[in-house]
Amino acid sequence: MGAEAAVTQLRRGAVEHCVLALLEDEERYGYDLVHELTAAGLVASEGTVYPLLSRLRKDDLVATVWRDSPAGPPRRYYALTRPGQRALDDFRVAWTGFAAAVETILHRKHQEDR
Amino acid sequence: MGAEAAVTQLRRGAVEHCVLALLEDEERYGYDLVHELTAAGLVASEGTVYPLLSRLRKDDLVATVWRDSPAGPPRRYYALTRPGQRALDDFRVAWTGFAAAVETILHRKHQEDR
DNA sequence: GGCACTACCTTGCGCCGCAGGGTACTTCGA
DNA sequence: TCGAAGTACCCTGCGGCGCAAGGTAGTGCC
Repeated sequence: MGAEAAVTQLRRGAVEHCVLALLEDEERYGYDLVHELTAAGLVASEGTVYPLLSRLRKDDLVATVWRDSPAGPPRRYYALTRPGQRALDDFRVAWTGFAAAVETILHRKHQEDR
Repeated sequence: MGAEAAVTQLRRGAVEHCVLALLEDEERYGYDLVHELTAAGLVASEGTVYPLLSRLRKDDLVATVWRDSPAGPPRRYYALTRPGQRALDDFRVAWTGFAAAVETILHRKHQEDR
């Protein structure tokens, strides 16, 4: 697995909660999220985001409403629910522990130093 | 996906390179790696590690030798190869970028603060 | 009319962690 | 002597998700 492929695998499980984090302050629509996540390097295509949003909706972590766009097709807006907020809070804790574990191993001092 | 399940997904792609990092200074054997990775919370069972080690060997990122154990069955020791070291170096860079992206989104300031 | 952009969505593939199960050797106490 | 516990290696099947690729419409401009 190359470093690129490894990052693809890392995204699993992270993207989902990053979406929740993006919805923490304001409702947003899918196409907008696609652009932001792509720019951040967290997804590679729409094919990741839309199925993910469907899952979040099915699990009641987000709620949706259709709104007309000033120009173009209508947009489906997503907003964080109470359970969604809880899931996000839990993940922040889990992420911190995970990232710390990886970094401890990745940057551990070489024992023979000095 | 709960926070636990999310971490399970996060491990994909990270565990592999953590193994390479553990081999950076010294050769080690599988059972030993299983214990260390389990203690670090990076794997949940042997069923993750042994197939992973086989993949690394197939891709020439590690080289192996059998050595007798002072007590018990013989051990297969794994050592980092040149390509393995390169893969590890690449991953450290990739990880840094990925972790930064996640943390930027996860802990971004709430715009309406103040 | 045709092209580009916006905005939604689906299907199939491939990959990997995990649970669970299996083999075999050594040691040690009953 | 026999069996349990520990060491050490391994495999198979399942499930879940990111991705590539492709599909459907509505809007606006030339």
